[in-house]
Amino acid sequence: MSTKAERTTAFIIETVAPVFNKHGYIGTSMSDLTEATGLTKGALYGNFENKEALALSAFQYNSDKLLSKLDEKLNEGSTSMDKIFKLTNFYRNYDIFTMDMGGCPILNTGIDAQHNNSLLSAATKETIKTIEGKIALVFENGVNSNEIHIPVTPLQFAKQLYTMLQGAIAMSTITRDRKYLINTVAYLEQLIKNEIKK
Amino acid sequence: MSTKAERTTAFIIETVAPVFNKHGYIGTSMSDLTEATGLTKGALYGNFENKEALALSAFQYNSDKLLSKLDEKLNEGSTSMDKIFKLTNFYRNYDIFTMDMGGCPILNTGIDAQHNNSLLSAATKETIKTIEGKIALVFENGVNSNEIHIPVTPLQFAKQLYTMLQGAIAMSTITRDRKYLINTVAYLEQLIKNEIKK
DNA sequence: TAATATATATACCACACAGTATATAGTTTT
DNA sequence: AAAACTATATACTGTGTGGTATATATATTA
Repeated sequence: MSTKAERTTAFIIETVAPVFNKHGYIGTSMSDLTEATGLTKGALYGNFENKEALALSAFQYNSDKLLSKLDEKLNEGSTSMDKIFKLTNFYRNYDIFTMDMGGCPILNTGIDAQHNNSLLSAATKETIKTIEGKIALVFENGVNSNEIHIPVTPLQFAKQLYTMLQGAIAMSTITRDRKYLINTVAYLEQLIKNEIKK
Repeated sequence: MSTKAERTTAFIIETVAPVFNKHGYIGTSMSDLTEATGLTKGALYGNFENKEALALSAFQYNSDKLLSKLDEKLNEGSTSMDKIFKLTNFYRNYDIFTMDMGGCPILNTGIDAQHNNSLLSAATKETIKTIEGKIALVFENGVNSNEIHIPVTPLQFAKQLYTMLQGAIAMSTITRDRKYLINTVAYLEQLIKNEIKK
């Protein structure tokens, strides 16, 4: 069993993650966090060195949640084609999935941190690289097993796909209109069907 | 000739716009702005009611700069196809164009303001609508003059195109890698050629 | 140029900020 | 249950925040 302290630390991260994700690093104050957790500064500073460490843990928490969901989706399908469609279908409801995180952590943190916090900025880049790698692997396996054919390298194709998905996320986030997600995914699925055919 | 006061107001907006765009609404302090302009609080509050009014003017300034550049590009081409390619080609160097603004104002402000400032958030949505409208008009004219054929409504096609461009902007902004812009535009141009053919 | 109007600088306010030292409460271990 | 340890609460720094009242400097008009 986990110790009380470990559970408190975990509780803080969970509670604090959506607050940071919504309001950004500078936009989140320590008193926002004491209010959200119901704990005092003493408790927060007892479990984390400072605000930055808290923000980093919070981002990592959201990031891991997303990454493991992507793994889940990419393992659901049997063929490479299946896996990709499980993925695109997941992004159809990406806004709902990321709702209790306070939105897309990559987009929010990536943009928020760019000129405000270099550690968070680096962490975001790392997560993107990881996601692109995961998607690329599916394409690579599909190509190697002669299941699919793609016009560029697996990584390049993955980057292209993810860029377009991220565009839909950005647009639906900013305008608060989930049609961008739905329409873009529909468009992409059609595109993949046409491009990927052997 | 413009009065001294008008020129000062304009100077403040110009100077302050990239600061707000980089660091966000909350992330920008009034002392950041006195430092950037070389003026004092008295001067700033003499020309603007408060920080929010300043931020709004600053966003509007960047937004207008972008919108008029888009108009310019969409008027450069003669045919609809030309106009669209002038546009996509402009986005190839979008990062360079937006550099002295401190990045893409729509993305930065749209994400920054979502949970921090409703007026800025609304202004961003408005700018997006305007841009989508401008692009849609080109497609509409192309369809009406029998020059092109598109699989969905002009507005829908414009939204789809802009979403993908915005995805490239987001990715290149977050990763600081302009290849996302270059590759996405190349991909889109190919896509348009194939889709739009009569 | 003198009178008037306007724009900017200075000095200040109350409050919020991140962070800390220390006291107190709670949990483990013996 | 007592002793030792650990986690949390409280009270407090110094500094920075947006905003304002007022004095001073600068334009504009007569």
